[in-house]
Amino acid sequence: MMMKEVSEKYHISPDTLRYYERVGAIPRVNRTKSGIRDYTEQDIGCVENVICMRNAGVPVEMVIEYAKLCQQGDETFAARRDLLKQVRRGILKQIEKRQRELERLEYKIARYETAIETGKLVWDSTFSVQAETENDE
Amino acid sequence: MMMKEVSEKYHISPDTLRYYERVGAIPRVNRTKSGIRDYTEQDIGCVENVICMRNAGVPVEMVIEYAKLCQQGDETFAARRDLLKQVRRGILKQIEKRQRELERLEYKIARYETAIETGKLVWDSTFSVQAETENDE
DNA sequence: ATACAAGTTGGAGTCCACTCTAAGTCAAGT
DNA sequence: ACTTGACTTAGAGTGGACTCCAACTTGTAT
Repeated sequence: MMMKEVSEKYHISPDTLRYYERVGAIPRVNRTKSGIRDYTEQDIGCVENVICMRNAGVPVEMVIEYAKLCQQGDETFAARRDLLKQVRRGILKQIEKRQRELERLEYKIARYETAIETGKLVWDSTFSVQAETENDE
Repeated sequence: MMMKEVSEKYHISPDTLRYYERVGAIPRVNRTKSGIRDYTEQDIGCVENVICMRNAGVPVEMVIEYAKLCQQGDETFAARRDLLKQVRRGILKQIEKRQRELERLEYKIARYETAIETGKLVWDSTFSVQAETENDE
């Protein structure tokens, strides 16, 4: 599968594909004799992996770590699992943050809804936000 | 409330606080006669709002738009509600993405778990990813 | 044969969201 | 009087993640 097909299949620019390869988020892709990338099934799998992780807000750095472990063979199963568990924790945290904001939004939208009807916005001191201790987006 | 207190309360640097003000994500904060920022309740409310939205991955640009509407008074209730609805849609999308990745991770972690036991990793062509059409993180 | 599309490279540029620097002001404490 | 610490400004710098550029090669279609 050539650059363009992959690029179109996943709605991601050829530049980004090359970028991922350059930084090591996907392993070096095999080439035709003339040097053009020809993605194998596994290559595609790696691309999918990067895209998924990036879509979920996982930093490229982490994807690279994972890719490195994958290239080191069967001794790294545990390390890979641990890394993925770490990724999972991060994503859970992100979801929680977004869920909290969703509640807040729901509340605010409702307030505007009534404000539009009544013409007056009730002030809210109630919806105070507890700041976060850890920060890892 | 002074810069430092606010900064400490929300675990955010004074620089960031000034930055938010500079770009208009929060309105101009009143100052003491010597020009030092003294945050009122409302100011704090705005700060909280920015922090919440940013925590949820809302781009600063959008926070600025919202802040602008807020400063334009009671005629913008509907516009504000609409903007918040748009924010909500974005956040829902982000949560969905993360949820999908979570499933994928769960599956992969399980695979590694068995791989660690058996010493062999079963190859998965099953967990193919459908690419996304729209892209708005 | 030649045009065209799609690819290659290395390196520079862009955008976002901060983050830091330099040079200065101010109020309180010793 | 002087130091300290918290603040002020304008503006430059950083890090992450792409994204674009120039110059070139390749394979296919007319």
